[in-house]
Amino acid sequence: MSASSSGRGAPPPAPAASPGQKRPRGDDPASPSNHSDSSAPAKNPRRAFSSSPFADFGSYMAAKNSKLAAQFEADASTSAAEATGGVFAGVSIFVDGFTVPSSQELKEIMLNNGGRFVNYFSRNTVTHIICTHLPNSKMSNLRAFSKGLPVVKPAWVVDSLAENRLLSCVPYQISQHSSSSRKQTKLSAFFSGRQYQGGLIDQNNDHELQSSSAQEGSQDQNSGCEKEGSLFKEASNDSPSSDDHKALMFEEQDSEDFIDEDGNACETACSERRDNGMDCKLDVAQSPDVRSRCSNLCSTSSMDSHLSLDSLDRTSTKSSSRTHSTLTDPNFVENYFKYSRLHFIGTWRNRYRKRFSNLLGAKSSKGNSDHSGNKTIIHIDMDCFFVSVVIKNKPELHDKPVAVCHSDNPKGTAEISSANYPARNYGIKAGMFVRDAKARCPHLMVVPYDFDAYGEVADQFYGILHKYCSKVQALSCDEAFLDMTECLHDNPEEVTQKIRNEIFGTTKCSASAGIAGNMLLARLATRSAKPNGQCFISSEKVDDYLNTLSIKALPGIGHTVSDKLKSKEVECCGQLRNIPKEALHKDFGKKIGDMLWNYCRGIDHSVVEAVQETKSVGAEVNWGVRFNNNKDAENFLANLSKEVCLRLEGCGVQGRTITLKVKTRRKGAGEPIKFMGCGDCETVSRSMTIAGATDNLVTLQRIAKQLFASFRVDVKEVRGVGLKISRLEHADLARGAPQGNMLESWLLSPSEKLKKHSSEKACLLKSGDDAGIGHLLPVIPSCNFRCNKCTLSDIGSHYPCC
DNA sequence: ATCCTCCCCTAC
DNA sequence: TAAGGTAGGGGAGGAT
Ligand SMILES: Nc1ccn([C@H]2C[C@H](O)[C@@H](COP(=O)(O)OP(=O)(O)OP(=O)(O)O)O2)c(=O)n1
Ligand SMILES: [Mg+2]
Ligand SMILES: [Mg+2]
Repeated sequence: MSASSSGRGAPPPAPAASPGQKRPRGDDPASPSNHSDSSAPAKNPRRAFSSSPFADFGSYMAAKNSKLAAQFEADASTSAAEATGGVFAGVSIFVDGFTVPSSQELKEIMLNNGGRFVNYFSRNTVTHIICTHLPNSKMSNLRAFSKGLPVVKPAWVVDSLAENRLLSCVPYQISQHSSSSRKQTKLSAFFSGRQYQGGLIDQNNDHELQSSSAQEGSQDQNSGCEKEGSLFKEASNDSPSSDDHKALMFEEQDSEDFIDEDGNACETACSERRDNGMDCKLDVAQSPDVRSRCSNLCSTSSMDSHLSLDSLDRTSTKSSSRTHSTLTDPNFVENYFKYSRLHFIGTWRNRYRKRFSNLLGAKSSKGNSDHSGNKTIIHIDMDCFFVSVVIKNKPELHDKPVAVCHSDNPKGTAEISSANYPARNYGIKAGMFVRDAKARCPHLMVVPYDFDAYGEVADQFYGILHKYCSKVQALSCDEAFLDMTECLHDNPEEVTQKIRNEIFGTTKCSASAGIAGNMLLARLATRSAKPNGQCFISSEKVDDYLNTLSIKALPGIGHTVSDKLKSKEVECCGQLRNIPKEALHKDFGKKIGDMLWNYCRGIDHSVVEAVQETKSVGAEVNWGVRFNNNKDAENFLANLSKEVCLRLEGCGVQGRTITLKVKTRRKGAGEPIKFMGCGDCETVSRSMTIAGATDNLVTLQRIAKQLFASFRVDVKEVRGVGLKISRLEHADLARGAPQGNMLESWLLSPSEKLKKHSSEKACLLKSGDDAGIGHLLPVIPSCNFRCNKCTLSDIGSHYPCC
């Protein structure tokens, strides 16, 4: 209502019930009432927000009804010959990318000779993946999903047919070139194995997909689960490992194995959760920096090299796989980040700064001034970004429920990263466990991540935005604010339409936009506009628009504030307006109180800023963290320190305050519901401030170790560790010239590298207004200062920084 | 008053 | 199996 929306009919305001969200704290959902977080409240007296354990997830859970055993089955084409058994009896192929013979021809061969041909990859239905050449990016993805399945050249099919017998696919398998790349792995750490490499080839265009019909029906998810479960198991044992070299990738793996988790745990978890549906934490993001870094450290050449070709080893190794935890992987930290979506989105801004540094004038101090008058702000956000990018060349999937996730195990606890709009109709949301998503929609198509492609599309997206507006504030890889006040010549809605058209034309992914007089309203308008629409909220319509809008829809209001207000019978902005400012101050503090008071009236004085000062740099891991002894913990801390050190260097900054955060299993909490998750934890943090800014590895390691020791926690109970550096200063000012910037930036992508670029740092520090570097403290070599200034006095007899 | 540490909350 | 990160804003309460 109140707002005009055009584009593709956007469901007006209505916030839409939001089912799944994750609980930030309270963690493992387990039981709403009992155990779990009981301790929280009493413990910390100073906290404005009381954590009410499980707000109202139950209600949404109630909505969870669907279920049904749906047989995936769906998109496979089977031949009549199958029963009779032809050359390819028992073989089910998935063709990836451009091949010779073509995918269509391969399909015919399969169907005419007893085999199966599937249009969409699934570990459960595919026995062989056929492709001629894989871009690196694809490789990593395939690896994630091929789990043990052989990746074979099409010649295998042709030759088998010629000989009229099924040949061993071994000689036809594609594998990573060993020698050279294998060596690099050591460096590895940084290398993710992916790189920008030209566009994906992709595509099988067949539309067949007979598919999925199923929709509601009986339930019995058990049978469904069992079935898939068993198939999965069979295909999986080998997972990581076998495909590790089969499908390429380097990684050296170490031995050992371990822990194994049992399916039981999973079942249990299943039943446990039931009530709240959501789980623990919140979500978001990923990161490539690792990869970029490595690209800087290693020659890129090594990367592609190789993949190609034929097999080599394969026979050997195989032990690898094993669960990835700190206990089994000495390079856990480095490897972990390569696959983390939250790391990708969390570090994306640094990459953006690097790439667009030339367009980000240093602090546009001017321009912001006056015109408090009428402004025109556009907020623009890609629709279901991760999904859209992955399926941009698969139009057949656009109207089917699709989600991005590391796993499609219907019993798994992998998290959904993004779900497209058809999938959202089933209540599927980012952050939800894949098993819950599958329970709601058994025919949900799960596709793997393609971080390189996200980076490419994000770059195109921002490239376009910068063409239309000089004041662009990046919020994330798929979202930005534009202050069009001074760069507008046409009607704002027309310009917006043009921008969106260009984005779609260039990326084949749709974006939605909101246009309004301030950032708050523009952002709200975008929500109304989605998907693939735009919405303008004129000042006259603001009141009506907000009146019935749920307070939860306001940015900055999460479940905690929302619950607290709800307990006061305030659920929509109209009701919030009735609360006097003083009361809000009392309940939420000055700033937050003001924010609430302003936002529910559509007031927002914030300004679009192209650059924001970097205040801290850190890294943390709360998944797969398990230690048997102190040595494990110290090794992990050393690696984490290394990671942080590289990031500081990449940003060109050093810092004086080092903060270590540790999560430990909460007393009484059992194994986490999420596989290798941190579960219900207590978190403690402690910091130390030193006299001179540092980015020195040894110093960081030493301080991290001492801070850790000061907690005196039982290392066996540690479930997460984070290290963050703040009170930053420019590094090059701190010490002499940047030592050969070989590390120049762990965040520079290979393609950027080619463009050569200047050596701008990605992190921006204030430094006066312009050039005001005079105020920075002189830098003292990290090992020379006396620590009369260290904060932690009880930490040990001598200062770690000395 | 202002700064600092140790949280908590939020968004992507 | 699975990859629950990152960073900024802000509040409480203590130190200065
Ligand atoms: N809990 C989350 C939230 C987001 N993301 C990632 C995947 C998203 O595609 C991307 C952008 O986040 P958005 O909030 O913009 O969500 P989408 O773009 O997926 O959907 P929408 O159409 O609502 O913007 O960040 C994630 O991995 N996990
Ligand atoms: Mg989006
Ligand atoms: Mg977004």
